[in-house]
Amino acid sequence: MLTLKQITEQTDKVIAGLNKKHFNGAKEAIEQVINLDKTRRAAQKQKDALAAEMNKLSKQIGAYFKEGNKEAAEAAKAQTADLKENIRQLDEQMTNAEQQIHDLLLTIPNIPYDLVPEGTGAEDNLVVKMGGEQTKLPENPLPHWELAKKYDLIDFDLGVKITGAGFPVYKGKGAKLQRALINFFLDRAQEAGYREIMPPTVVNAASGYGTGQLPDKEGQMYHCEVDDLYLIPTAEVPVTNIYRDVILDEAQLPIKNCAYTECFRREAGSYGKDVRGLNRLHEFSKVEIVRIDTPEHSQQSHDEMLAHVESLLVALELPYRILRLCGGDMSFTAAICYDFEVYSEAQQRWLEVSSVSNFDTYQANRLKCRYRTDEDKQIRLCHTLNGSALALPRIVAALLENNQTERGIHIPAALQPYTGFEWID
RNA sequence: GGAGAGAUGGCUGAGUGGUCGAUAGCGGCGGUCUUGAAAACCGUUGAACGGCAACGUUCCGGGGGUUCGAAUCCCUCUCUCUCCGCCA
Repeated sequence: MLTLKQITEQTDKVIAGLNKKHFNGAKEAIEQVINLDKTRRAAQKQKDALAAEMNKLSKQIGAYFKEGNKEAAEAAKAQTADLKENIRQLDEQMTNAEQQIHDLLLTIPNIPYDLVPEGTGAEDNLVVKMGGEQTKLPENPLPHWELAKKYDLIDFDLGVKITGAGFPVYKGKGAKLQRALINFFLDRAQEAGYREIMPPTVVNAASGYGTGQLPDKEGQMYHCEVDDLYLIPTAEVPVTNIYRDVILDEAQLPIKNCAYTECFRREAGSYGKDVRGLNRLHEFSKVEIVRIDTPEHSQQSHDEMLAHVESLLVALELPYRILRLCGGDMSFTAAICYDFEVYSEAQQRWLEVSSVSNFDTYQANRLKCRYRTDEDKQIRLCHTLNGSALALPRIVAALLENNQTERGIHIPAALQPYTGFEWID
């Protein structure tokens, strides 16, 4: 969440930022926060003064009892009743205002960087780079769900039987391809200096709040009610929450972690061609990269992450483009975000395979993830960043569709050491 | 699932109603000594909020209560550990 400091010291900038993100009622919400903060400060000031008085009196009473002066002690006791009641009331005012501020802040999204383009939706995103080459497909190319059936790689109906729609069963070379991609992505991340983490795929509510999925996306996560636990929608949640309530040393930064996990998303409200085949699943595999960094260095970290993701798509020989998302299309918590899309030849559409975001201090403030500066030992909020590197299903969709030939589906050279086969036929 | 124990500062671990934000050890930082390092010795070392500052307030798992005063007493919740049972 935004810090009170940001809101009180850069009010206009915050409001402008929220407007850029198309957050309704920005001005009202911010003004409300500021007023509540004033109320809180006033209450605290008064309370602190009275509490100091109370502490003095208590010590005095203790001293009287020690020297056996009961009369003086009782007289002093009599003075405490009013003080106590006043303190109680002021404390109530204070915690009340605090709670309201906190609740309000949870509902206010992050503000975008200047670099983020104006806009309300996908059509306003800025294409910053195109790469890779479109392949020449045979006559009447098949979409990946047909190819999956033709070569018996992925069984969607079987998934429906066992679980439900959106939970496919990978079989034979289809399953091996999944494992190959996971290992390929993890190895590449390791080469780029990321430490591998294997986190739990079920998290508590505190972790959900830490990274901002709660309360914003409550309905999008699978929830185990009996234990009040959530299935993770991305490894970002457990891996970033490693650093919840942690004070790091500046020398440790940037921290670079990666993790492969299954991801679970309810995707309530999705429909149509968007959900066909592998385009949108309830469970999928993803390798995520996560960084914790200083404010000064986070931009460079972000650039490095973008370069890393791009190198994966180049290695897989897929046509791709990189988008800088506009204010209205970015996630709740992001300050700046780039999407990577691959071109699916048979569907003739772009598929999002990665989102690489810098959250500035927004997540760190919720997480209480801070670091101590080398220079003057100050405690400051970290910046957190993460990105998919990469999500499997749409990569598989594009690989199958773009590499189909009369002979079968060709596996890109970089992946062959991992699959152990060159052709799916 | 049954029984028991526990939760204190970066860590270990004292503290059972009154200058306790908290003894001590380890670790960290600074210094003395040293060509350098180690050892030894000395000093220092939590966070949040308010305040220009001096300083004040709060925090000993969370919440509530008793009291002039709570780390310490009471209630409650959560979590952890040990033993037994079950089990990949």
